[in-house]
Amino acid sequence: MGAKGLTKEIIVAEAVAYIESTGQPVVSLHELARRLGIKPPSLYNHIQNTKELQYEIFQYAMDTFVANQKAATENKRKDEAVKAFAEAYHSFATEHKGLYRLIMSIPSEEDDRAKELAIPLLDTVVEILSDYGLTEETIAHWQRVFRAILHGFISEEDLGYFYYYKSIDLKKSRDIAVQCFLDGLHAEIGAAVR
Amino acid sequence: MGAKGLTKEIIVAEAVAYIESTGQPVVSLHELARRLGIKPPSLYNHIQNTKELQYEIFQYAMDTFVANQKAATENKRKDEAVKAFAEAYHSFATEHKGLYRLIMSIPSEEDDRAKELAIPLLDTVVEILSDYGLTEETIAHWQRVFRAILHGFISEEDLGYFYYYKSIDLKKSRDIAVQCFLDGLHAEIGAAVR
DNA sequence: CTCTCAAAACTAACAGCATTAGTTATTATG
DNA sequence: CATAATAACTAATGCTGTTAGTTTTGAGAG
Repeated sequence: MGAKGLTKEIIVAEAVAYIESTGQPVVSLHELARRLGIKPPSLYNHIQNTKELQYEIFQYAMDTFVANQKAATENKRKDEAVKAFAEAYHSFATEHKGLYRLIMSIPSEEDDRAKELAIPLLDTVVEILSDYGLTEETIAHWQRVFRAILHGFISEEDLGYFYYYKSIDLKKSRDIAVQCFLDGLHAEIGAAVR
Repeated sequence: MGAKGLTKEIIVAEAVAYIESTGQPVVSLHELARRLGIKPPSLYNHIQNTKELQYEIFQYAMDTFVANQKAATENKRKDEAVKAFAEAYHSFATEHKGLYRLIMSIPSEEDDRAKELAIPLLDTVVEILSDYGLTEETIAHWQRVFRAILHGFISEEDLGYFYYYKSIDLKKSRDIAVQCFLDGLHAEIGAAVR
């Protein structure tokens, strides 16, 4: 065969390592090749193009993200699970900034492949909300609300748009948001009973 | 002076027009020069670099965004103002996708200039929440919650992460989110009274 | 142990990007 | 009308991704 024992897996691992270290969701093929000790065109023996590499990294990021959430909510139900999920979500996003940004930068409109890869992320949330005994439609709505809050918070924080009133505790704001969601959910359950 | 009547304002206007038409938050100087009928380096007679141009467009986008919100909430108070704001926010983000993406893609961490430009955006929200008679700290928290919900919703929608349960009305989900926020806010007011 | 052949590296090249240096053309003003 | 400043230009550099064509390498067959 060829020269070194280079595989797609090694390339993806190196790309992930780079992304983790920079916090940016992108790697140039030149930078990647440099780190692997080869010339940029040689990468094309293992990958098709940048897009495919992105998908591979995206998949890795999504898998890690979901596994992290499942672990955090494993033996928990209802409010406890919701809170643990929110905490795990935020931790992952801040500790793996590059990976989270990647997950949230692939425009999956008109991109069915990325959409499929994102399904497990939704499933985890839906699973938690299923314990509340709501209709499927209600779950669909509140799952959206929950994820909007979680991502919105990370995103604004990341952009620096929560910079103002800097002295005011961010964690408390986040707890208020999650509690606000839970209260709304509880009210929904109450309404459904009647 | 030089040759044509080209100014920074014209360049920015052309860049904005391009961004509005593509929905992407970026323009290459080559594309911009092509549209203006000049060669790329000539742009440097009017702007310093890509970054400065980005700031100019950012400022325009922010001004338009804020003006739009002020107009939408002008004669409204409390819940009515909150709802109108949410609606205006969403409309702007979907109708001016490129501008909104730009606003939400400039990393203003360690970027004081962009931070300053974003202040009016926060002020509008704070102003609305001020009518509820809450403490400054409470307003700071709930203003974060509100903006997180608004941006989170747009962002997830834009990314296609609300694609699933496609048949289930997005607008209704959004209304639920806003109402959830309002209920939480009302509860906070009730708690403050005691 | 050598020959072969395919896999995987390489070099050379192109196109598109931002940007700089140095040059020419234009135009308002003295 | 001449001058000086302004703003266009060309040429070039160094990034980026990518393709074509060539050489190297190493595993298996004879």
